[in-house]
Amino acid sequence: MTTTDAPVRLLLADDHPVVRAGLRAVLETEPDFTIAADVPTAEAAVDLAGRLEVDVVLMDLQFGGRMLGVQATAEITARPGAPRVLVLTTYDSDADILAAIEAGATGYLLKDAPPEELAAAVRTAAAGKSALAPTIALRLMDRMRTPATALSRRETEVLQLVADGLSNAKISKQLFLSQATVKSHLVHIYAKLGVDSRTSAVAAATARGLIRR
Amino acid sequence: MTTTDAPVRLLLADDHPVVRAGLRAVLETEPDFTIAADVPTAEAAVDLAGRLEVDVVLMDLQFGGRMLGVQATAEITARPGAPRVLVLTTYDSDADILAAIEAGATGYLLKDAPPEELAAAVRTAAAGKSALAPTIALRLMDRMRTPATALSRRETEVLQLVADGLSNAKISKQLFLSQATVKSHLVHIYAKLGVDSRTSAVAAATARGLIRR
DNA sequence: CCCGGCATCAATCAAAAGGTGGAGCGGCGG
DNA sequence: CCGCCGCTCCACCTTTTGATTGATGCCGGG
Repeated sequence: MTTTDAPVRLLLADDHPVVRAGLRAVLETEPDFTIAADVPTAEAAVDLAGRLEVDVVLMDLQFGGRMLGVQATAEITARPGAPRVLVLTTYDSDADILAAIEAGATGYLLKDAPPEELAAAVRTAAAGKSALAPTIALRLMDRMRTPATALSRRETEVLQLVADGLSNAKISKQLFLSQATVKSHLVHIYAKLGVDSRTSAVAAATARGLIRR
Repeated sequence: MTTTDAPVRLLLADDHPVVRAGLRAVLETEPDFTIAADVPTAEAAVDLAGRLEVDVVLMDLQFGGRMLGVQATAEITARPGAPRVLVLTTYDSDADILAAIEAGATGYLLKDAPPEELAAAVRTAAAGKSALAPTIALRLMDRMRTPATALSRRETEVLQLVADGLSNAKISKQLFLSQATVKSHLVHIYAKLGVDSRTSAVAAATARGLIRR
């Protein structure tokens, strides 16, 4: 589709004008990069990613407080001949990283990355290879190595509702479970996180980026 | 000290290279702005704010995950003939805003602000007037108007520890209180937030930006 | 094919948290 | 000066949560 030596065509998607300007400034200095467009919404990113011929989309995860980046990533990568999507966000939460990768992201970077790292990641992504920030890579390794810290899908789901302030009764109704099951999940969650109460579980999980907040 | 029509000299302090580049790009287009320097740490900001002759410091609150911006702001504004400090951050939490203002910040902006708003705020700050983002101003008004949502200092303190996952027993020890007092505070907190459990209190307070994280 | 992890549910007891009502003290402003 | 509010504490009772033990069905890998 695109030869490796041709300029890399970029689409920037971030709701912060300052960040878009910053990315432009940082990436425009690279002679082999061309910035096709920058957009402030996830919808515009999905739209332009299809209509413009771009190689890499730099995608933020949060748009105006909402987490629309993941859906946008999924929609973009679902199409045939889709560009690579490089997720660029402020937070390094396990949940976000996994979600982004599952949605088809080629890489995951943090916004505090130095310009060189950013440019390198874009080139890596353009070449179709996976680009993970060192911090992220470490976290994933950690997660693999100690599966104890990794909560199961269902457990994460329950814990998220706990973090939202729901009681066991409410959670059981919301998930169509018995309270016994909710309690059971919580026992396992506490064991994995090394805590003994719902509030400390939420605190620990938030600190480790296991749940959203 | 500085005549009002002279160029406004700026110092940018933010740990994200991309944001610094973005701010440069956005503010350099204003003919009456001069960017004296940009720094990636709070320490450097304090240092240069004293040695360079700048009019306004654009200060981030988070530096590498730490909240050093408030201290830096306090140190800068404490000196005689200090420049104005304009806090520019991602989050709009009540606690952060109040802390920044108490530390002597002249204004408080969100990073998702459009460039014009940013430039306007810088001019306002340079003129010595207070510059608050509309969202922030609204929040503060709200806080004033409905003191019900405003937690007292002590209540906020207790709730923060709850959010950190501590039990009532731990909280009472940490704050040198009886458990009765902690419970009493919690009852008031629940009433003010319209909730009935610690987890939902944390959720509500986090959503309203009453507590950190 | 069988084991282990995941998800589901039950029963019971102990502990923590929440609800209610009351009370004393110190500061600040009308 | 007095009342209000924030902060502190007590006692009693109810509800929720946590701890323990145990059981069932499903699914996927060795």
